[in-house]
Amino acid sequence: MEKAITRFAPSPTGYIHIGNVRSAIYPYLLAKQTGGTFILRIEDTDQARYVEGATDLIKETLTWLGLNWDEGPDVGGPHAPYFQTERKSHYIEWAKRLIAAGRAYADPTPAEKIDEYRKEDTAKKIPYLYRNHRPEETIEWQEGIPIRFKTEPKSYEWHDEVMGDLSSGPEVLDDIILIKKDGLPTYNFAHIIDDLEMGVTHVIRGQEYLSSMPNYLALYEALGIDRPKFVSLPHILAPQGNKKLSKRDGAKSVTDYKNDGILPEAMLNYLACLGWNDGTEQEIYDREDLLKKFSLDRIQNSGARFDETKLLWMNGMWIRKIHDEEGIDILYAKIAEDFWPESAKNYPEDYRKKVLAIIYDRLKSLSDLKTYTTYFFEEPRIDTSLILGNKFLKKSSEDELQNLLATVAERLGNETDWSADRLQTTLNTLLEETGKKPAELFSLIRIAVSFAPFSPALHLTLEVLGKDRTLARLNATKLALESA
RNA sequence: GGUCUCGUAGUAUAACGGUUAGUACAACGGGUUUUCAUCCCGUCAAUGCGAGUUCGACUCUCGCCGAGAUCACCA
Repeated sequence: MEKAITRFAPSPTGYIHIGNVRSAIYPYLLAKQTGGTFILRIEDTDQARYVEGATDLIKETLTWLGLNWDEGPDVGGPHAPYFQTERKSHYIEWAKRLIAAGRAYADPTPAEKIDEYRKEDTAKKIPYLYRNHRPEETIEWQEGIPIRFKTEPKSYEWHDEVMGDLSSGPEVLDDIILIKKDGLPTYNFAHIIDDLEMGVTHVIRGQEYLSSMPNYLALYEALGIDRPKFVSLPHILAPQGNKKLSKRDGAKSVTDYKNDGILPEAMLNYLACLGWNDGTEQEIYDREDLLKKFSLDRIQNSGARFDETKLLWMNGMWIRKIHDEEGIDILYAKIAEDFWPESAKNYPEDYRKKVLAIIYDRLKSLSDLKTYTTYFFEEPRIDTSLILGNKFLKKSSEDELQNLLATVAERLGNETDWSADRLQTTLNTLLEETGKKPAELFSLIRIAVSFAPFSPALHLTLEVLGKDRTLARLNATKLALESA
């Protein structure tokens, strides 16, 4: 396959949200699977909207997802610089060439006058097109004056790798601004120049640019350069309504999900498959799989809704997959300290791994760890109502429960081999001796040692908790029942 | 309003013009010696509407309806 040179070109105006990170994932996949180049370019030409630190946020997001760029900030590359503000002279240069060729002009028309034109046309109910108000006299260009494209109204046809064959009429072509008053280029102009100079083969971006395509095509033509391939990605829709997901509607940043306990593997998997599939029934893809199977022609051409529930399901799948395939150490290493309960920091890694090993298969998010494992690290608050109100235990009297706890404590106290297997056997023996149903006896023990809404299989929980703590908690619970 | 795009269950999607319209998430029910989860089994649920082409249409054509995007010295 031909080597693809692709780019992700965000503007540093804030965080990257899940609605637009796919325009980083797909270019990455395409570049990597063809042995090409993935470029990160920062489009910082809008100084008014520039947000300090946004570039770091962008880099952090890509790095977290493992979308490493071959050219761009930090790593450099043959087409440096990768910040548009540092490429200013390139755009001016090309704009001047267009002026020389009679395909662009300096336009000193003040903003108020332009507003007037717009209002006039609107009043007349005709489409507002600046080319109908093009100044008759041409002036010499100098800093501080915008440069506009001098368009030639005509029809265009083009191919989009996702949308298929597209066309448009002359009515959408206009004299768009190339260079702004501040001397910096507009997106419309800058991206074309940069893509050209950087050798970009596939322009992959959101569908919202579709309506600007004819103007871009006119520009390619006027500049006398070949068109790259166009790949328009459908929108990701907000959970409610049919709107495109945007920050205004509260789209979360990709890194918010990181803090919520989503693994990057799951995020990449979910996002890549939102609006793309390989035609099989496969749901779980790792990076290698995606690189192997991704193809532009199977990108969906209608919008897809972002579904947090499915993401969470997929995250659970990934937590188990990593444990099962790579082992507890690898899984453990992926869990940041913040996800553990506060009190866990007093415990050695070894112990925490044991806890993780018996709890991992019920985590949907790493942030579940806090609520699921606290009782392994600190003494639970005894709440006898959890026992007395339990649906399996409420028919037993308090005396009976106390006796039961005493029996269990005595039996387990005699235990010399505190292993899960042995505990399982002992628990079974207790079942026979007391004549209780598992639901009753095990619920009682489970609650008495954890006071948690749920916990792993009892014998495993007890093993990790250890003999001393198990006995202490059983006795404490028994005493609490007595005084209740 | 102009222009462009899209339309399969609640959601994400599959189906050379030929199946009983498949799969996954969710929901609901059941099973695996407690709970939660995993795992397994099952239930519910879809081709926007109307014509046309065809022996046969989710698939091709047209019209309608619905939804979205865009019309900046923002990207």
